[in-house]
Amino acid sequence: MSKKQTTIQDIAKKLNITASTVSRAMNDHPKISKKTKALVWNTARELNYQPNTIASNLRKGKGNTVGMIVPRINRHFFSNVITGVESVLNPAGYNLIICQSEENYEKEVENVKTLISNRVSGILISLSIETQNIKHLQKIIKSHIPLVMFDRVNEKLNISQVINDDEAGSYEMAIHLLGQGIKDIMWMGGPRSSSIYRNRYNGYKRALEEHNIFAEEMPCFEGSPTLDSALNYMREFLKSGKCPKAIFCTSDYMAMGTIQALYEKGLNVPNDVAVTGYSNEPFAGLISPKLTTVEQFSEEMGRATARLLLDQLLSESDEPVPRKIIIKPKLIVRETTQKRKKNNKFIKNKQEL
Amino acid sequence: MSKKQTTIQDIAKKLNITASTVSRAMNDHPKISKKTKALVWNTARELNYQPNTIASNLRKGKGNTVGMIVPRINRHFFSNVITGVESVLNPAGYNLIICQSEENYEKEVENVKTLISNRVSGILISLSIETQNIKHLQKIIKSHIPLVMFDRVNEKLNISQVINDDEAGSYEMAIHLLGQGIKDIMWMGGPRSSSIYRNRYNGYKRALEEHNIFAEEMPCFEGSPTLDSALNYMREFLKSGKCPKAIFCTSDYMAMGTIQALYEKGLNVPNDVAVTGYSNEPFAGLISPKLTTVEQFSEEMGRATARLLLDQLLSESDEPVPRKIIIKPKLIVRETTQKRKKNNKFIKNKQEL
DNA sequence: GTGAAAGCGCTAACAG
DNA sequence: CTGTTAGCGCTTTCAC
Repeated sequence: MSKKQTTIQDIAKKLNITASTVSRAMNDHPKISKKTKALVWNTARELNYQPNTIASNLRKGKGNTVGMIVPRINRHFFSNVITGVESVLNPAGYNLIICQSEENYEKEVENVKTLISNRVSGILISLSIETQNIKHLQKIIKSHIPLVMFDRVNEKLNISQVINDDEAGSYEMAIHLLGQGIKDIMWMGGPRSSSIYRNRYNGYKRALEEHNIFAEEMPCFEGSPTLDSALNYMREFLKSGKCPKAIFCTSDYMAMGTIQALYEKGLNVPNDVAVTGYSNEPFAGLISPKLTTVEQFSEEMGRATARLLLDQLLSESDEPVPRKIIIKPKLIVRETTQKRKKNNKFIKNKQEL
Repeated sequence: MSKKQTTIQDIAKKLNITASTVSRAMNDHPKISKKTKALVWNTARELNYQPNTIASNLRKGKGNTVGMIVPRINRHFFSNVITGVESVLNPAGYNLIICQSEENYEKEVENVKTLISNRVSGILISLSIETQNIKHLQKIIKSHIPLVMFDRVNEKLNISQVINDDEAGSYEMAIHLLGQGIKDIMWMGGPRSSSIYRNRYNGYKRALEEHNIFAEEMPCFEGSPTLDSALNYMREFLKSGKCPKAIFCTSDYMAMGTIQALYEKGLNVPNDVAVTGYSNEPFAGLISPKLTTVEQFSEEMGRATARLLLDQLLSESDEPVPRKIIIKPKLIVRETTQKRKKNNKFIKNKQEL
């Protein structure tokens, strides 16, 4: 048993025909006789032949893998986008190479380099929070590799992209809060250097301004969108003794940290303070009280992103028209933003302490 | 601007040297003069040259990608394993092609085929729940592609693997429950055709038997480890009017479904019924009451799996000694399995209704 | 219908 | 130090 894989040469030799014939037979070429094909297929099975896609691609000058760069794979949002992407790309015959930037600009640049070197047929990217400089993206374009951005995009770059209407999602959330009669809404968001957080802030600001409230005058924290970051900040913040009537968190994890800090101070959610999340993480509907948040349709975003790429992959033109798809998010009002009254449905479903 | 990527030929031509020299210069070969190297590197940058790893690999007869097959990427457990794998493989110069079997045997076989065809240097796999037949795995071995199984393994196959000590984790959990004075512990598990659920059942059984209780006599549900599956079953089950004092769920999601069904019946967790999870999903510590569960150290599992593969990749021998790494899980006792008393610490941290 | 020959982009003997 | 040559495994004209 040799260490090497069988090649079409091996099959050819065994059958006393040429490699070209074997190649054609394997690809079910019409001009090969049924007999030869059967012969080839049989010995292929016999010798445990596996076509070498790599060699084939090299020869044909095209590939079957697509590269995808995400900040982190173990974020529910991104792993769902990936699922959506694969559901479109796999049936079309493409494999995914997934890279994680870990929210780090240098890593992202590195990822781009490896993907180009691996001659992927296309690249899908959601930018790291750090990313400002987009030379690496321009390099992709210069290399004529179709590129589609999703979720966290760079707005200066005129290429296909799929984004959530974060401005609208955030606006609706703020309107919902204002509709509860709340006038002081603290902002607790991710860094506005990133498009998504900037847009969410803008939506919040717009809603407030429509009610003659100025976002700039609200308490505001901007930091890493994690539980700990929110928890630490809020612990400090609450020492001052005052607390807004609502806290608008741009991530469900920040909401969790915020809620925890509030509990530690003996404050009740939602009766003392309303808290929102964003993203609808799996736990949002499982915790108590259930978290009001925004559903982003991540899998749909993945499918849309993949479809935009496929369009480019299949189109002959080298300069495809950039398309922009905006996915409407959906406000999910649950318990953390609605004051409870005795005997309502919400209380009935809860266990007593 | 041409559509093709620049090659070493282009650089060679421009500098009036040969491709081999360029190749050597690019690889920082010691016998190339500093001057030539500088020349090559500069024109490389100038022409926006990106090495073609594919061609290089074909020539060298080895690759830099590793294939990984998981049931689902958007499961916290698996996406964490992937993170662990990448943290070891990327620094070693490997990329990951990730495939999802979606718990489907045929898809898994398909995945194996594409990975072999893409000449990956190694394959990491966690079997789908359906997988019984292992011909496709034997094909990998026959193709001399290093293979490492993790988490859901096939015990008949004597190859390297990384597993959790599910038997022990489950045993400890059952002992914990028994220690609370509970004697009727319902089993709510995933299908025992899968190694992990089989082992968990065995641990539970052993613990019970040590207390002269027979697992066979306990109520038992075996089904898809999802929230809905547990919810639907429990709704039916509870119609009978009787309910065990504890329910041992082998997944945090099943626990959520179970708890929901219990609430619907007006039963309190943990005071009426203790409920366990398994896996320590991110929400386990966030819900109320907090879920007692088992931490699996998924990222560590990923790292260990990747290391086993690297060993084989780096070792010269074609028949490496199969190694088996067993990761000890950790019981995390939280609130769903401990009866509450007035004024204990646990209550203090809770908000009042 | 099938074979011969060339080449995708790169590397590695073997020369010199 | 650098050039020559051959070839990784496959496809694809161009022949016959």
